[in-house]
Amino acid sequence: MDLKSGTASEVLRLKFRSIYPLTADEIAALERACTRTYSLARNQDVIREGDRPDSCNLLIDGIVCRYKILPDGQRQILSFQFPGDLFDSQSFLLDAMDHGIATISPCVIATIPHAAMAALTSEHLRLGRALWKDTLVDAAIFREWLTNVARRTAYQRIAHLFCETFIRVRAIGMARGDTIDWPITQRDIGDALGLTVVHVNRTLRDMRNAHIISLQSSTLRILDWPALADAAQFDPAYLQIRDAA
Amino acid sequence: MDLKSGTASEVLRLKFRSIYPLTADEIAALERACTRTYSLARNQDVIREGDRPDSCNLLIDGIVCRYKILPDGQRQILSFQFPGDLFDSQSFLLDAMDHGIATISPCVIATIPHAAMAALTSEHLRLGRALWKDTLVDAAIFREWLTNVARRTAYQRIAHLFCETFIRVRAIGMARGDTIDWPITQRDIGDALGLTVVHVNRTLRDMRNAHIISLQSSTLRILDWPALADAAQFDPAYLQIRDAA
DNA sequence: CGGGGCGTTGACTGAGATCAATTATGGTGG
DNA sequence: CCACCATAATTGATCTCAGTCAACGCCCCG
Repeated sequence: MDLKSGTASEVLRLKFRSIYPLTADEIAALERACTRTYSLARNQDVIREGDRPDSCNLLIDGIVCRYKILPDGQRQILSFQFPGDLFDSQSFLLDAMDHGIATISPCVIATIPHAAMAALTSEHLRLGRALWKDTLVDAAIFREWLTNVARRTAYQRIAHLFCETFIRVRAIGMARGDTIDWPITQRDIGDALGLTVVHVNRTLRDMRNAHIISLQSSTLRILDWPALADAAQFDPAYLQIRDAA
Repeated sequence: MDLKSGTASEVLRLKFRSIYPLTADEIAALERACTRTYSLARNQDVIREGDRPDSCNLLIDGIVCRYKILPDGQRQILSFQFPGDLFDSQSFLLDAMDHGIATISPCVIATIPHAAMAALTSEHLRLGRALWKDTLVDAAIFREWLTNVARRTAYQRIAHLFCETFIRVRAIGMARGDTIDWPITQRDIGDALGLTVVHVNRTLRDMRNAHIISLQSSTLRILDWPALADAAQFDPAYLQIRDAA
Protein backbone atom coordinates (compact mmCIF):
# COMPACT_ATOMS: atom_id res chain seq x y z
CA MET A 1 0.00 0.00 0.00
CA ASP A 2 1.24 3.51 -0.64
CA LEU A 3 1.89 5.78 2.26
CA LYS A 4 -0.84 8.15 1.13
CA SER A 5 -4.22 6.48 0.64
CA GLY A 6 -6.22 7.00 -2.53
CA THR A 7 -9.65 8.52 -2.87
CA ALA A 8 -12.85 6.51 -3.29
CA SER A 9 -13.15 7.40 -6.96
CA GLU A 10 -9.51 6.56 -7.59
CA VAL A 11 -9.59 3.09 -6.07
CA LEU A 12 -12.99 2.36 -7.65
CA ARG A 13 -11.71 3.27 -11.09
CA LEU A 14 -8.63 1.08 -10.64
CA LYS A 15 -10.68 -1.80 -9.27
CA PHE A 16 -13.42 -1.88 -11.91
CA ARG A 17 -11.09 -0.98 -14.75
CA SER A 18 -10.35 -4.60 -15.44
CA ILE A 19 -13.64 -6.15 -14.23
CA TYR A 20 -16.38 -3.90 -15.59
CA PRO A 21 -15.18 -0.42 -16.61
CA LEU A 22 -17.37 2.30 -15.13
CA THR A 23 -18.00 5.76 -16.57
CA ALA A 24 -16.88 8.86 -14.71
CA ASP A 25 -20.56 9.54 -13.94
CA GLU A 26 -21.08 6.12 -12.44
CA ILE A 27 -17.97 6.40 -10.29
CA ALA A 28 -18.99 9.87 -9.19
CA ALA A 29 -22.42 8.56 -8.19
CA LEU A 30 -20.80 5.82 -6.12
CA GLU A 31 -18.45 8.28 -4.48
CA ARG A 32 -21.30 10.66 -3.62
CA ALA A 33 -23.02 7.72 -1.91
CA CYS A 34 -20.14 7.39 0.56
CA THR A 35 -21.31 8.97 3.79
CA ARG A 36 -18.36 8.43 6.03
CA THR A 37 -14.69 7.50 5.89
CA TYR A 38 -12.83 6.06 8.85
CA SER A 39 -9.54 4.42 9.76
CA LEU A 40 -8.79 1.25 11.68
CA ALA A 41 -5.59 -0.16 13.13
CA ARG A 42 -4.51 -3.69 12.18
CA ASN A 43 -6.23 -6.73 13.68
CA GLN A 44 -9.50 -4.90 14.32
CA ASP A 45 -12.96 -6.24 13.54
CA VAL A 46 -14.83 -4.33 10.86
CA ILE A 47 -17.95 -6.50 11.01
CA ARG A 48 -18.78 -9.53 13.15
CA GLU A 49 -20.54 -12.71 12.11
CA GLY A 50 -24.27 -12.35 12.69
CA ASP A 51 -24.25 -8.55 12.28
CA ARG A 52 -27.03 -6.96 10.21
CA PRO A 53 -25.31 -3.84 8.88
CA ASP A 54 -27.31 -1.04 7.25
CA SER A 55 -24.46 0.04 5.03
CA CYS A 56 -21.73 -1.45 2.84
CA ASN A 57 -18.01 -0.83 3.20
CA LEU A 58 -15.58 0.22 0.50
CA LEU A 59 -11.92 -0.45 1.22
CA ILE A 60 -9.86 2.63 0.35
CA ASP A 61 -6.51 1.54 1.72
CA GLY A 62 -5.04 -1.51 3.45
CA ILE A 63 -5.97 -5.19 3.45
CA VAL A 64 -8.90 -6.84 5.23
CA CYS A 65 -9.84 -10.50 5.50
CA ARG A 66 -13.14 -12.29 5.75
CA TYR A 67 -13.13 -15.08 8.33
CA LYS A 68 -15.16 -17.57 10.30
CA ILE A 69 -14.47 -18.74 13.84
CA LEU A 70 -15.32 -22.40 14.50
CA PRO A 71 -16.78 -23.68 17.79
CA ASP A 72 -13.36 -24.98 18.85
CA GLY A 73 -11.75 -21.59 18.31
CA GLN A 74 -10.08 -22.30 14.97
CA ARG A 75 -10.16 -19.41 12.52
CA GLN A 76 -10.72 -19.88 8.81
CA ILE A 77 -9.79 -16.92 6.63
CA LEU A 78 -12.09 -16.94 3.59
CA SER A 79 -10.53 -14.22 1.48
CA PHE A 80 -8.25 -11.23 1.46
CA GLN A 81 -9.65 -7.97 0.11
CA PHE A 82 -7.77 -5.07 -1.40
CA PRO A 83 -8.36 -1.36 -2.08
CA GLY A 84 -11.39 -0.81 -4.31
CA ASP A 85 -13.19 -3.88 -2.99
CA LEU A 86 -16.76 -3.42 -1.74
CA PHE A 87 -16.02 -6.30 0.56
CA ASP A 88 -19.46 -6.65 2.18
CA SER A 89 -21.78 -5.68 -0.67
CA GLN A 90 -23.57 -8.93 0.15
CA SER A 91 -25.01 -7.27 3.29
CA PHE A 92 -27.20 -5.22 0.94
CA LEU A 93 -29.21 -8.31 0.03
CA LEU A 94 -28.48 -10.95 2.67
CA ASP A 95 -30.03 -10.81 6.12
CA ALA A 96 -27.15 -11.50 8.47
CA MET A 97 -23.41 -11.81 7.95
CA ASP A 98 -22.32 -15.45 7.72
CA HIS A 99 -18.75 -14.38 8.51
CA GLY A 100 -16.75 -11.59 10.11
CA ILE A 101 -14.35 -9.12 8.55
CA ALA A 102 -11.14 -7.91 10.16
CA THR A 103 -8.22 -5.70 9.19
CA ILE A 104 -4.90 -7.30 8.33
CA SER A 105 -3.08 -3.99 8.12
CA PRO A 106 -4.08 -0.43 9.08
CA CYS A 107 -7.05 0.46 6.85
CA VAL A 108 -9.08 3.34 5.50
CA ILE A 109 -12.70 2.46 4.80
CA ALA A 110 -15.70 4.35 3.39
CA THR A 111 -19.34 3.42 4.02
CA ILE A 112 -22.27 3.41 1.60
CA PRO A 113 -25.74 3.07 3.18
CA HIS A 114 -27.95 0.28 1.88
CA ALA A 115 -30.55 2.89 0.95
CA ALA A 116 -28.01 4.51 -1.35
CA MET A 117 -27.09 1.07 -2.77
CA ALA A 118 -30.78 0.52 -3.59
CA ALA A 119 -31.09 3.91 -5.26
CA LEU A 120 -27.84 3.55 -7.21
CA THR A 121 -28.59 0.10 -8.54
CA SER A 122 -32.14 0.98 -9.59
CA GLU A 123 -31.11 4.24 -11.28
CA HIS A 124 -27.92 3.00 -12.91
CA LEU A 125 -28.56 -0.38 -14.49
CA ARG A 126 -24.88 -0.78 -15.37
CA LEU A 127 -23.81 -0.11 -11.81
CA GLY A 128 -26.00 -2.92 -10.57
CA ARG A 129 -24.50 -5.21 -13.20
CA ALA A 130 -21.00 -4.18 -12.21
CA LEU A 131 -21.61 -4.92 -8.54
CA TRP A 132 -23.31 -8.21 -9.36
CA LYS A 133 -20.42 -9.19 -11.60
CA ASP A 134 -18.00 -8.29 -8.82
CA THR A 135 -19.74 -10.68 -6.43
CA LEU A 136 -19.62 -13.36 -9.15
CA VAL A 137 -15.86 -12.95 -9.41
CA ASP A 138 -15.77 -13.20 -5.64
CA ALA A 139 -17.56 -16.52 -5.88
CA ALA A 140 -15.10 -17.69 -8.54
CA ILE A 141 -12.26 -16.91 -6.14
CA PHE A 142 -13.96 -18.93 -3.39
CA ARG A 143 -14.23 -21.85 -5.80
CA GLU A 144 -10.55 -21.61 -6.58
CA TRP A 145 -9.68 -21.47 -2.88
CA LEU A 146 -11.87 -24.49 -2.25
CA THR A 147 -9.98 -26.38 -4.94
CA ASN A 148 -6.69 -25.12 -3.58
CA VAL A 149 -7.33 -26.28 -0.03
CA ALA A 150 -8.99 -29.55 -1.00
CA ARG A 151 -6.52 -30.77 -3.62
CA ARG A 152 -3.11 -29.16 -3.37
CA THR A 153 -0.10 -29.67 -1.10
CA ALA A 154 1.06 -27.01 1.34
CA TYR A 155 3.74 -25.88 -1.08
CA GLN A 156 1.26 -25.56 -3.94
CA ARG A 157 -1.33 -23.79 -1.80
CA ILE A 158 1.08 -21.10 -0.65
CA ALA A 159 2.42 -20.66 -4.17
CA HIS A 160 -1.15 -20.24 -5.38
CA LEU A 161 -1.94 -17.62 -2.76
CA PHE A 162 1.16 -15.68 -3.78
CA CYS A 163 0.20 -15.84 -7.48
CA GLU A 164 -3.38 -14.75 -6.92
CA THR A 165 -2.48 -11.95 -4.55
CA PHE A 166 0.25 -10.64 -6.80
CA ILE A 167 -2.02 -10.54 -9.84
CA ARG A 168 -4.85 -8.86 -7.94
CA VAL A 169 -2.60 -6.26 -6.36
CA ARG A 170 -0.91 -5.54 -9.67
CA ALA A 171 -4.31 -5.11 -11.34
CA ILE A 172 -5.04 -2.17 -9.05
CA GLY A 173 -1.65 -0.64 -9.75
CA MET A 174 -0.11 -1.42 -6.37
CA ALA A 175 2.73 -3.71 -7.42
CA ARG A 176 6.23 -2.31 -7.74
CA GLY A 177 7.76 -4.47 -10.44
CA ASP A 178 8.01 -8.00 -9.02
CA THR A 179 7.31 -6.80 -5.47
CA ILE A 180 4.22 -6.19 -3.34
CA ASP A 181 3.61 -5.24 0.27
CA TRP A 182 2.86 -8.31 2.37
CA PRO A 183 1.47 -7.44 5.83
CA ILE A 184 -0.02 -10.94 6.06
CA THR A 185 1.57 -13.02 8.86
CA GLN A 186 2.47 -16.69 8.63
CA ARG A 187 -0.40 -17.38 11.02
CA ASP A 188 -2.78 -15.60 8.62
CA ILE A 189 -1.48 -17.69 5.72
CA GLY A 190 -2.07 -20.85 7.72
CA ASP A 191 -5.57 -19.75 8.71
CA ALA A 192 -6.36 -19.05 5.05
CA LEU A 193 -4.96 -22.28 3.65
CA GLY A 194 -5.86 -24.79 6.34
CA LEU A 195 -2.26 -25.20 7.56
CA THR A 196 -0.49 -24.69 10.87
CA VAL A 197 1.97 -21.84 11.36
CA VAL A 198 4.74 -24.35 11.85
CA HIS A 199 4.14 -25.98 8.51
CA VAL A 200 3.73 -22.65 6.73
CA ASN A 201 7.09 -21.62 8.13
CA ARG A 202 8.85 -24.76 6.95
CA THR A 203 7.25 -24.52 3.53
CA LEU A 204 8.27 -20.89 3.14
CA ARG A 205 11.81 -21.93 3.98
CA ASP A 206 11.66 -24.46 1.17
CA MET A 207 10.34 -21.81 -1.26
CA ARG A 208 13.12 -19.42 -0.29
CA ASN A 209 15.71 -22.15 -0.69
CA ALA A 210 14.32 -22.82 -4.16
CA HIS A 211 14.88 -19.11 -4.96
CA ILE A 212 11.28 -18.73 -6.10
CA ILE A 213 10.32 -15.91 -3.75
CA SER A 214 11.78 -13.75 -1.05
CA LEU A 215 9.66 -12.63 1.88
CA GLN A 216 10.99 -10.33 4.57
CA SER A 217 10.02 -7.18 6.42
CA SER A 218 6.46 -7.29 5.03
CA THR A 219 7.60 -7.40 1.42
CA LEU A 220 6.98 -10.21 -1.01
CA ARG A 221 9.20 -10.44 -4.03
CA ILE A 222 8.59 -12.88 -6.85
CA LEU A 223 11.99 -14.11 -7.98
CA ASP A 224 10.84 -16.76 -10.46
CA TRP A 225 7.28 -16.26 -11.67
CA PRO A 226 7.23 -19.21 -14.11
CA ALA A 227 8.36 -21.60 -11.39
CA LEU A 228 5.89 -20.14 -8.91
CA ALA A 229 2.92 -20.26 -11.29
CA ASP A 230 3.88 -23.75 -12.39
CA ALA A 231 4.10 -25.07 -8.83
CA ALA A 232 0.72 -23.48 -8.07
CA GLN A 233 -0.94 -24.74 -11.26
CA PHE A 234 -2.00 -21.10 -11.49
CA ASP A 235 -4.31 -19.97 -14.29
CA PRO A 236 -5.59 -16.41 -13.71
CA ALA A 237 -8.70 -16.85 -15.90
CA TYR A 238 -11.00 -17.15 -12.87
CA LEU A 239 -10.04 -13.64 -11.72
CA GLN A 240 -11.67 -12.20 -14.87
CA ILE A 241 -8.92 -9.58 -15.08
CA ARG A 242 -8.18 -8.35 -18.56
CA ASP A 243 -4.49 -8.69 -19.49
CA ALA A 244 -3.68 -10.92 -16.51
CA ALA A 245 -1.03 -12.91 -18.34
CA MET B 1 -36.58 -36.72 -7.13
CA ASP B 2 -40.14 -37.57 -7.98
CA LEU B 3 -40.77 -39.83 -10.91
CA LYS B 4 -42.56 -37.04 -12.77
CA SER B 5 -40.49 -33.88 -13.09
CA GLY B 6 -41.95 -30.50 -12.20
CA THR B 7 -42.51 -27.54 -14.48
CA ALA B 8 -40.20 -24.52 -14.64
CA SER B 9 -42.65 -22.31 -12.77
CA GLU B 10 -43.22 -24.96 -10.11
CA VAL B 11 -39.55 -25.50 -9.27
CA LEU B 12 -38.85 -21.76 -9.47
CA ARG B 13 -41.62 -21.02 -7.00
CA LEU B 14 -40.34 -23.68 -4.59
CA LYS B 15 -36.75 -22.53 -4.96
CA PHE B 16 -37.29 -18.80 -4.45
CA ARG B 17 -40.04 -19.25 -1.87
CA SER B 18 -37.52 -19.24 0.95
CA ILE B 19 -34.79 -17.07 -0.63
CA TYR B 20 -36.64 -14.18 -2.28
CA PRO B 21 -40.35 -14.86 -2.90
CA LEU B 22 -41.33 -14.03 -6.46
CA THR B 23 -44.75 -12.93 -7.68
CA ALA B 24 -46.73 -15.08 -10.09
CA ASP B 25 -45.98 -12.47 -12.77
CA GLU B 26 -42.26 -12.63 -12.19
CA ILE B 27 -42.24 -16.41 -12.28
CA ALA B 28 -44.34 -16.38 -15.43
CA ALA B 29 -41.89 -13.99 -17.06
CA LEU B 30 -39.00 -16.29 -16.19
CA GLU B 31 -40.84 -19.31 -17.50
CA ARG B 32 -41.70 -17.56 -20.77
CA ALA B 33 -37.98 -16.86 -21.17
CA CYS B 34 -37.23 -20.60 -21.28
CA THR B 35 -36.67 -21.48 -24.91
CA ARG B 36 -35.85 -25.14 -24.72
CA THR B 37 -36.09 -28.06 -22.34
CA TYR B 38 -33.90 -31.13 -22.66
CA SER B 39 -32.93 -34.27 -20.77
CA LEU B 40 -29.54 -35.75 -19.98
CA ALA B 41 -28.47 -39.13 -18.63
CA ARG B 42 -26.25 -39.27 -15.55
CA ASN B 43 -22.54 -38.45 -15.73
CA GLN B 44 -22.93 -36.18 -18.74
CA ASP B 45 -21.31 -32.78 -19.16
CA VAL B 46 -23.75 -29.88 -19.30
CA ILE B 47 -21.06 -27.23 -19.74
CA ARG B 48 -17.29 -27.51 -19.94
CA GLU B 49 -14.70 -25.27 -18.34
CA GLY B 50 -13.77 -22.49 -20.74
CA ASP B 51 -17.13 -22.53 -22.54
CA ARG B 52 -18.76 -19.19 -23.35
CA PRO B 53 -22.45 -20.10 -23.35
CA ASP B 54 -25.07 -17.72 -24.71
CA SER B 55 -27.79 -18.96 -22.40
CA CYS B 56 -28.32 -19.94 -18.78
CA ASN B 57 -29.61 -23.28 -17.55
CA LEU B 58 -32.42 -23.90 -15.10
CA LEU B 59 -32.43 -27.31 -13.44
CA ILE B 60 -35.95 -28.75 -13.53
CA ASP B 61 -35.23 -32.23 -12.24
CA GLY B 62 -32.22 -34.20 -11.03
CA ILE B 63 -28.91 -33.19 -9.47
CA VAL B 64 -25.91 -31.61 -11.20
CA CYS B 65 -22.50 -30.74 -9.83
CA ARG B 66 -20.02 -28.01 -10.64
CA TYR B 67 -16.45 -29.25 -10.86
CA LYS B 68 -12.89 -28.47 -11.83
CA ILE B 69 -10.36 -30.90 -13.25
CA LEU B 70 -6.76 -30.31 -12.12
CA PRO B 71 -3.73 -30.83 -14.37
CA ASP B 72 -2.99 -34.18 -12.69
CA GLY B 73 -6.50 -35.43 -13.39
CA GLN B 74 -7.96 -34.97 -9.92
CA ARG B 75 -11.57 -33.75 -9.89
CA GLN B 76 -12.82 -31.21 -7.37
CA ILE B 77 -16.59 -30.99 -7.06
CA LEU B 78 -17.47 -27.40 -6.11
CA SER B 79 -21.18 -27.74 -5.39
CA PHE B 80 -24.26 -29.82 -5.91
CA GLN B 81 -27.28 -28.11 -7.46
CA PHE B 82 -30.92 -29.05 -7.11
CA PRO B 83 -34.20 -28.43 -8.98
CA GLY B 84 -34.98 -24.72 -9.20
CA ASP B 85 -31.30 -23.73 -9.32
CA LEU B 86 -30.19 -21.46 -12.16
CA PHE B 87 -26.84 -23.15 -11.80
CA ASP B 88 -24.89 -21.13 -14.37
CA SER B 89 -26.49 -17.71 -14.09
CA GLN B 90 -22.91 -16.45 -13.76
CA SER B 91 -22.40 -17.08 -17.48
CA PHE B 92 -24.72 -14.11 -18.08
CA LEU B 93 -22.05 -11.72 -16.74
CA LEU B 94 -18.74 -13.60 -16.75
CA ASP B 95 -16.79 -14.21 -19.93
CA ALA B 96 -15.80 -17.84 -19.74
CA MET B 97 -16.74 -20.67 -17.40
CA ASP B 98 -14.12 -21.21 -14.72
CA HIS B 99 -15.53 -24.69 -14.10
CA GLY B 100 -17.56 -27.41 -15.73
CA ILE B 101 -21.01 -28.72 -14.87
CA ALA B 102 -22.03 -32.37 -15.06
CA THR B 103 -25.09 -34.42 -14.20
CA ILE B 104 -25.04 -36.61 -11.11
CA SER B 105 -28.39 -38.23 -11.91
CA PRO B 106 -30.62 -38.14 -15.00
CA CYS B 107 -31.69 -34.51 -15.40
CA VAL B 108 -34.24 -32.26 -17.05
CA ILE B 109 -32.92 -28.80 -17.85
CA ALA B 110 -34.44 -25.65 -19.39
CA THR B 111 -32.42 -22.91 -21.08
CA ILE B 112 -32.85 -19.12 -20.86
CA PRO B 113 -30.91 -17.07 -23.43
CA HIS B 114 -28.64 -14.34 -22.08
CA ALA B 115 -30.62 -11.82 -24.14
CA ALA B 116 -33.73 -12.82 -22.21
CA MET B 117 -31.80 -12.57 -18.93
CA ALA B 118 -30.80 -9.02 -19.86
CA ALA B 119 -34.36 -8.06 -20.73
CA LEU B 120 -35.85 -9.68 -17.64
CA THR B 121 -33.43 -8.09 -15.20
CA SER B 122 -33.78 -4.62 -16.70
CA GLU B 123 -37.58 -4.76 -16.84
CA HIS B 124 -38.15 -6.47 -13.49
CA LEU B 125 -35.94 -4.85 -10.87
CA ARG B 126 -36.98 -7.42 -8.26
CA LEU B 127 -36.07 -10.29 -10.54
CA GLY B 128 -32.55 -8.95 -10.89
CA ARG B 129 -32.30 -8.62 -7.15
CA ALA B 130 -33.58 -12.17 -6.66
CA LEU B 131 -31.01 -13.61 -9.07
CA TRP B 132 -28.22 -11.52 -7.54
CA LYS B 133 -29.23 -12.65 -4.08
CA ASP B 134 -29.26 -16.25 -5.27
CA THR B 135 -25.65 -15.94 -6.44
CA LEU B 136 -24.76 -14.39 -3.07
CA VAL B 137 -26.19 -17.41 -1.28
CA ASP B 138 -24.16 -19.53 -3.68
CA ALA B 139 -21.04 -17.70 -2.55
CA ALA B 140 -21.98 -18.23 1.10
CA ILE B 141 -22.20 -21.95 0.41
CA PHE B 142 -18.74 -21.91 -1.19
CA ARG B 143 -17.40 -20.17 1.92
CA GLU B 144 -18.94 -22.83 4.12
CA TRP B 145 -17.47 -25.59 1.95
CA LEU B 146 -14.07 -23.92 2.11
CA THR B 147 -14.29 -23.90 5.89
CA ASN B 148 -15.52 -27.48 5.88
CA VAL B 149 -12.65 -28.80 3.79
CA ALA B 150 -9.97 -26.68 5.43
CA ARG B 151 -10.88 -27.23 9.07
CA ARG B 152 -12.98 -30.30 9.71
CA THR B 153 -12.21 -34.03 9.90
CA ALA B 154 -13.53 -36.50 7.35
CA TYR B 155 -16.36 -37.50 9.69
CA GLN B 156 -17.38 -33.88 10.25
CA ARG B 157 -17.15 -33.01 6.56
CA ILE B 158 -19.43 -35.81 5.48
CA ALA B 159 -21.87 -35.04 8.29
CA HIS B 160 -21.90 -31.43 7.13
CA LEU B 161 -22.59 -32.38 3.54
CA PHE B 162 -25.51 -34.54 4.68
CA CYS B 163 -26.93 -31.71 6.81
CA GLU B 164 -26.66 -29.08 4.09
CA THR B 165 -28.06 -31.31 1.39
CA PHE B 166 -30.96 -32.46 3.53
CA ILE B 167 -31.96 -28.88 4.43
CA ARG B 168 -31.71 -27.67 0.84
CA VAL B 169 -33.67 -30.61 -0.57
CA ARG B 170 -36.31 -30.24 2.12
CA ALA B 171 -36.62 -26.52 1.35
CA ILE B 172 -37.77 -27.35 -2.18
CA GLY B 173 -40.25 -29.91 -0.89
CA MET B 174 -38.34 -32.97 -2.01
CA ALA B 175 -37.69 -34.63 1.35
CA ARG B 176 -39.91 -37.48 2.49
CA GLY B 177 -39.82 -37.14 6.26
CA ASP B 178 -36.25 -37.90 7.35
CA THR B 179 -35.33 -39.34 3.95
CA ILE B 180 -34.01 -37.94 0.67
CA ASP B 181 -32.87 -39.46 -2.61
CA TRP B 182 -29.09 -39.79 -2.75
CA PRO B 183 -27.76 -40.57 -6.24
CA ILE B 184 -24.35 -39.22 -5.20
CA THR B 185 -21.66 -41.95 -5.18
CA GLN B 186 -18.94 -42.33 -2.58
CA ARG B 187 -16.45 -41.18 -5.20
CA ASP B 188 -18.51 -38.01 -5.72
CA ILE B 189 -18.52 -37.38 -1.98
CA GLY B 190 -14.76 -37.77 -1.88
CA ASP B 191 -14.29 -35.47 -4.88
CA ALA B 192 -16.46 -32.86 -3.16
CA LEU B 193 -14.81 -33.04 0.25
CA GLY B 194 -11.18 -33.60 -0.64
CA LEU B 195 -11.14 -37.25 0.50
CA THR B 196 -10.40 -40.56 -1.17
CA VAL B 197 -13.19 -43.06 -1.87
CA VAL B 198 -11.54 -45.48 0.51
CA HIS B 199 -11.65 -43.06 3.40
CA VAL B 200 -15.21 -41.96 2.59
CA ASN B 201 -16.23 -45.59 2.69
CA ARG B 202 -14.62 -46.22 6.08
CA THR B 203 -16.10 -43.02 7.51
CA LEU B 204 -19.59 -43.90 6.27
CA ARG B 205 -19.21 -47.26 7.99
CA ASP B 206 -18.46 -45.42 11.24
CA MET B 207 -21.50 -43.19 10.79
CA ARG B 208 -23.73 -46.18 10.16
CA ASN B 209 -22.31 -47.93 13.20
CA ALA B 210 -23.12 -44.84 15.25
CA HIS B 211 -26.74 -45.13 14.02
CA ILE B 212 -26.71 -41.51 12.85
CA ILE B 213 -27.66 -42.17 9.24
CA SER B 214 -28.51 -45.01 6.91
CA LEU B 215 -27.47 -44.92 3.29
CA GLN B 216 -28.41 -47.64 0.84
CA SER B 217 -29.87 -48.05 -2.63
CA SER B 218 -29.55 -44.32 -3.33
CA THR B 219 -31.53 -43.30 -0.28
CA LEU B 220 -30.21 -41.27 2.63
CA ARG B 221 -32.08 -41.44 5.89
CA ILE B 222 -31.25 -39.22 8.84
CA LEU B 223 -31.65 -41.40 11.93
CA ASP B 224 -30.37 -38.90 14.52
CA TRP B 225 -30.46 -35.29 13.35
CA PRO B 226 -29.18 -33.74 16.59
CA ALA B 227 -26.15 -36.01 16.62
CA LEU B 228 -25.50 -35.38 12.91
CA ALA B 229 -25.81 -31.59 13.15
CA ASP B 230 -23.70 -31.58 16.28
CA ALA B 231 -20.92 -33.62 14.70
CA ALA B 232 -20.99 -31.31 11.67
CA GLN B 233 -21.09 -28.09 13.73
CA PHE B 234 -23.96 -27.33 11.37
CA ASP B 235 -25.69 -23.95 11.52
CA PRO B 236 -28.04 -23.43 8.54
CA ALA B 237 -27.93 -19.61 8.74
CA TYR B 238 -25.62 -19.32 5.71
CA LEU B 239 -28.23 -20.98 3.50
CA GLN B 240 -30.57 -18.01 4.06
CA ILE B 241 -33.55 -20.36 4.10
CA ARG B 242 -36.46 -19.15 6.16
CA ASP B 243 -37.56 -21.70 8.77
CA ALA B 244 -34.45 -23.85 8.36
CA ALA B 245 -34.38 -24.93 12.01
C1' DC C 1 15.17 -3.01 28.88
C1' DG C 2 11.52 -6.03 29.15
C1' DG C 3 7.60 -8.25 27.23
C1' DG C 4 4.60 -9.88 23.67
C1' DG C 5 3.99 -11.05 19.01
C1' DC C 6 6.09 -13.28 15.24
C1' DG C 7 9.30 -16.38 13.19
C1' DT C 8 12.10 -20.59 13.44
C1' DT C 9 13.55 -25.35 14.45
C1' DG C 10 13.54 -30.29 16.32
C1' DA C 11 11.25 -34.64 17.77
C1' DC C 12 7.32 -37.28 17.60
C1' DT C 13 2.40 -38.48 16.23
C1' DG C 14 -1.61 -39.30 13.55
C1' DA C 15 -5.45 -38.71 10.09
C1' DG C 16 -6.02 -39.80 5.82
C1' DA C 17 -3.57 -41.41 1.36
C1' DT C 18 -1.91 -45.18 -1.27
C1' DC C 19 -1.72 -49.81 -2.96
C1' DA C 20 -4.00 -54.00 -3.70
C1' DA C 21 -7.69 -57.16 -3.64
C1' DT C 22 -12.36 -58.84 -3.10
C1' DT C 23 -17.33 -58.41 -2.99
C1' DA C 24 -21.93 -56.29 -4.23
C1' DT C 25 -25.03 -54.26 -7.65
C1' DG C 26 -27.58 -52.76 -11.37
C1' DG C 27 -28.14 -52.40 -16.22
C1' DT C 28 -27.87 -55.03 -20.77
C1' DG C 29 -28.18 -58.27 -24.37
C1' DG C 30 -29.18 -62.90 -25.74
C1' DC D 1 -35.08 -64.74 -17.16
C1' DC D 2 -30.37 -65.03 -16.44
C1' DA D 3 -25.36 -64.71 -17.49
C1' DC D 4 -22.32 -61.04 -18.04
C1' DC D 5 -19.79 -56.95 -17.14
C1' DA D 6 -18.75 -52.48 -15.73
C1' DT D 7 -19.36 -49.60 -11.89
C1' DA D 8 -19.65 -49.00 -7.02
C1' DA D 9 -18.72 -50.49 -2.44
C1' DT D 10 -15.75 -52.67 0.91
C1' DT D 11 -11.65 -54.22 3.50
C1' DG D 12 -6.62 -54.88 4.87
C1' DA D 13 -1.72 -53.35 5.08
C1' DT D 14 1.43 -49.79 4.74
C1' DC D 15 3.08 -45.06 4.01
C1' DT D 16 3.36 -39.93 4.29
C1' DC D 17 2.27 -35.15 4.68
C1' DA D 18 1.09 -32.18 7.88
C1' DG D 19 -0.18 -31.63 12.91
C1' DT D 20 1.26 -31.43 17.69
C1' DC D 21 4.24 -30.33 21.38
C1' DA D 22 8.02 -27.81 23.02
C1' DA D 23 11.71 -24.58 22.82
C1' DC D 24 14.23 -20.66 21.50
C1' DG D 25 15.52 -16.36 18.92
C1' DC D 26 14.34 -11.94 17.05
C1' DC D 27 12.53 -7.55 16.75
C1' DC D 28 9.71 -3.87 17.60
C1' DC D 29 7.47 -0.85 20.78
C1' DG D 30 6.31 1.05 25.12
